[in-house]
Amino acid sequence: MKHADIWNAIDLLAKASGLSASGLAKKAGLDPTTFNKSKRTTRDGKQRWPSTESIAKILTATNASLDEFISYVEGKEGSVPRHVPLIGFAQAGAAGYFDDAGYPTGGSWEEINFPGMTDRHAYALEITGDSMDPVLRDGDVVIISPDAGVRRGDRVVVKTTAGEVMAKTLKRKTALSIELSSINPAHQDRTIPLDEVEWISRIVWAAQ
Amino acid sequence: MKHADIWNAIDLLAKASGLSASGLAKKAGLDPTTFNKSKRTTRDGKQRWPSTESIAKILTATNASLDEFISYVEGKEGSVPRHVPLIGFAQAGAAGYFDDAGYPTGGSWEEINFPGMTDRHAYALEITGDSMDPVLRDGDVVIISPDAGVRRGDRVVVKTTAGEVMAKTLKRKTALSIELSSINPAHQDRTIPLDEVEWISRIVWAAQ
DNA sequence: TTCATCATGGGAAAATTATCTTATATATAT
DNA sequence: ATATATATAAGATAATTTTCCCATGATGAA
Repeated sequence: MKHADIWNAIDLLAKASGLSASGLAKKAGLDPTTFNKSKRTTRDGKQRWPSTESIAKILTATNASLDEFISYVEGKEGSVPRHVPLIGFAQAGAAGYFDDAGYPTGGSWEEINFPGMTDRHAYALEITGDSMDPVLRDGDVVIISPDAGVRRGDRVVVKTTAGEVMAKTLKRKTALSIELSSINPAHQDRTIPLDEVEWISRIVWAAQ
Repeated sequence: MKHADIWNAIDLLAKASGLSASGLAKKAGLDPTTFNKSKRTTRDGKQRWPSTESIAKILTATNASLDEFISYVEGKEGSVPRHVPLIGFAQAGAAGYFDDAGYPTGGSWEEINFPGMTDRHAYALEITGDSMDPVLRDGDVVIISPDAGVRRGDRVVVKTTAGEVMAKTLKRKTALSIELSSINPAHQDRTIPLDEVEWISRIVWAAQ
């Protein structure tokens, strides 16, 4: 977060609200000169920052979300959407859900949090081998969530105490061992004693 | 954005970095008393806000992204990580890449932008039917990127002018038609004339 | 044109925040 | 136990930001 980014974000927010910088300040109950360009640096060139309280006030005044403001701070253009509209196949077939360009119109759709996971420990893993082909192909990237619980039928990544790492489907989990199956019939199923399992994590997303 | 939210976010950021409030201030080059609880309100009960500049400094010091801080402000413990560490299978097997809790240690890893896409038009679609089983099972959610180009071998969603929507693998694309194949052998391949294709979009991620 | 309104630069006063200082409590190491 | 470092409260001072005031230029209405 740099000095210029913040001031630029204030300008963008003002513009998005159809206001000038001074109009925005006034609407927020601040002095209209607060955001003057002449107030953004001191006469000797030092940076001046708007106060956090002033930012809070302009967000309230414009009814803008903090996320919106942050997207302005970050330059807006390349920011990844945090949530995407969710639609069913049946709806996708109906008219009225896509605009002329083929993009979803949203609005009438439910929205889901993009990855549907809130796991700060998530990481990506590049698949090697073809034991899960065609579900996971060599070179595919998967997102692993160590915090997600594993259930039967989940695609998982397992690391053994011997250091072996594998992506499989969890077939069964007993008190003593886990049974893993491969999608690819050329690979045999495996049963691993629990005390040889260093960790087992669920694959939550896979690049296609 | 309320007064308490901001201060709470600072506490959470400090905690996430394994620091106290004063430790965080010190690390950011600020006076260690800057974030004292006794500095959060004046003696007569008025609210005091940390300066934007101080916030910028603690973000730099902790290497935290603005998004991370905002997620603390909003009280959402786990906002969506925008980038995750990327690791290969070979590395995953080696020691030193995971901490005692089984979480990736990062640092020595490459990071990828989480979805690997910056497509504002992306949306989610819930799969119906078993034509792509076991790759995409009934009820799975996939992320569609209308802006991504489609190549042979990609998993795609196609909508025909007749209103039919289907998820398939793109087998061939000629000047006149597209050939789509199903993973599930119980379903036949289809060839659709291009003028009956309303749109074709690539599936970029699939929930597992 | 003339008048009113708004946007904005510049300077000084008022308000707010960071820093400096002192003091107390707690934890850790020797 | 003693010494050291850290965390934090509280008050005074320094630094920074907002406000207030005035002036200029641009825009739009009568």
